[in-house]
Amino acid sequence: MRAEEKPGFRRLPLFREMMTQTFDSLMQIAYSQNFPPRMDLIQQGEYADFLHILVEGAVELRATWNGHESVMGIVRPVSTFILAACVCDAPYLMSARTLERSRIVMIPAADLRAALRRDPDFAVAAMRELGVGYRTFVRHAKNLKLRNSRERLAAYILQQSQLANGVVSMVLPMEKRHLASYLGMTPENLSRTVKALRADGVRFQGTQVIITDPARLMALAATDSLIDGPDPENIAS
Amino acid sequence: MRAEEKPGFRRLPLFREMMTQTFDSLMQIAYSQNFPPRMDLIQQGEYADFLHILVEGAVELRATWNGHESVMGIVRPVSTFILAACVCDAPYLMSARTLERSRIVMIPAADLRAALRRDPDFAVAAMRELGVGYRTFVRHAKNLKLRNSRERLAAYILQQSQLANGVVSMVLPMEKRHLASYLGMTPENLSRTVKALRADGVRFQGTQVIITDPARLMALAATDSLIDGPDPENIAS
DNA sequence: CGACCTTTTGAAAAACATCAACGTCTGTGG
DNA sequence: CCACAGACGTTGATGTTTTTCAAAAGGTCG
Repeated sequence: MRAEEKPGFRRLPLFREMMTQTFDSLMQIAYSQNFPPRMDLIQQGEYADFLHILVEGAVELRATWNGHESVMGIVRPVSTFILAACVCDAPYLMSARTLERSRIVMIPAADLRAALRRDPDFAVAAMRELGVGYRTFVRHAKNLKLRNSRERLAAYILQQSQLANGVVSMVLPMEKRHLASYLGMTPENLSRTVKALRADGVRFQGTQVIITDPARLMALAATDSLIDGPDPENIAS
Repeated sequence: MRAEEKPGFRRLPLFREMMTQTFDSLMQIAYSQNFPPRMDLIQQGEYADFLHILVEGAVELRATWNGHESVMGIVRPVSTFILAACVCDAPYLMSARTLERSRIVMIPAADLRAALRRDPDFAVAAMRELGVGYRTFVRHAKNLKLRNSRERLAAYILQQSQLANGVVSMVLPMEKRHLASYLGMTPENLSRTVKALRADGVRFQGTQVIITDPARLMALAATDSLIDGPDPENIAS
């Protein structure tokens, strides 16, 4: 653990309200590590040894079944992931790998559980984190079941725009095929949908996205806070 | 609260390890209520006033968007639901309504949060419950993204069969159109898929399902513990 | 430059949704 | 007790969406 990182950690929602003693002891045990891009961190089916906290970079949560594969979520700093597997002491349902060079702090699951039992404020904060993760996946499922792929793409673009304070131009934060998988479609389908969306107020230039008609796009996406957020802070547990 | 229900509650995973004092005070505040079938309990978008515990009956979690609607989950006794909205103090992402006549215990969200902060063992148990709910939705999303509708139906039938200790004959626990929505398809599509599955080892007779060739059905569904469970206990938070 | 990967495009097939019509069942009220 | 409205379920015809397969175009990096 780098000493200079500690104050930043202390400010995270997960650690903000815990006892100083608990925090310090966890920081003593925790260690942080750098990973190169495309590094597998976790395989689905394994058991949780460490709570992961993404400090820098980006991590992709993926799931596979029967030869198929899908991107289930993207984790961005600063967020924990696989909290649920840690507290349930159950196998991971998803794999995790870095997208970019990433800095990750790891806390042994056993120590985490002990700290939770010792420090109610920490437990409450962890629950809130877990609750946000739960809600993220409810949203993901709603998105998949209630919207078609064009609507999902439109909503995604608007969501990204709003995360960046409403800019009308941005760069896709990941490869298109990963985005396609995240949105539940094939790369080919995404490519065609992108073209079709020109009529609805978006233009793509390579990896660059430009919203040419926000109102029209919003009408299509029918953005809804109960699907598209916001839930503050974390992404996946 | 009926006095004779208390011991049963005490045995629930959520309440099993909490302090007697916390338990008693919550039971003092909690009240239980009977609801008729098809009764709306919760509307998506509202704020959480009470943690709900389903003691008897069945509850359906639904989501709507832009005129579309989908069954997101089924809660069966004994389970809590909307725990996440309670701990996050955030609006419900789903609506809830009874399917059958149901008995539900309600605990004011504020008292719940106070109890969590006071009793670490309770907080840990609640976290585990929430973790199970999180994992349930990860599974739901994996199911939707990785399997097609025929595979989902096959997996559902096998899952139900296994929940009933591996029987080869059972009665569908809900209307077909609700099942269709839960599995992410239209009623018409379910109807046709049911017929198509005859070649894969299942026969339907009205609401009765008979597995005629378990091996064949399992080959189709490719049942996977990381999608189809088991995760013990609860269903939805 | 050339190997490798992503993205795009085209054509065909499969999966799925929609619309409309017709049984079937259930409970209600005449 | 029967008739009938209303809901559910099925079936058929049709249309849309999406996937699959194949090939070409574009980018990246050694």
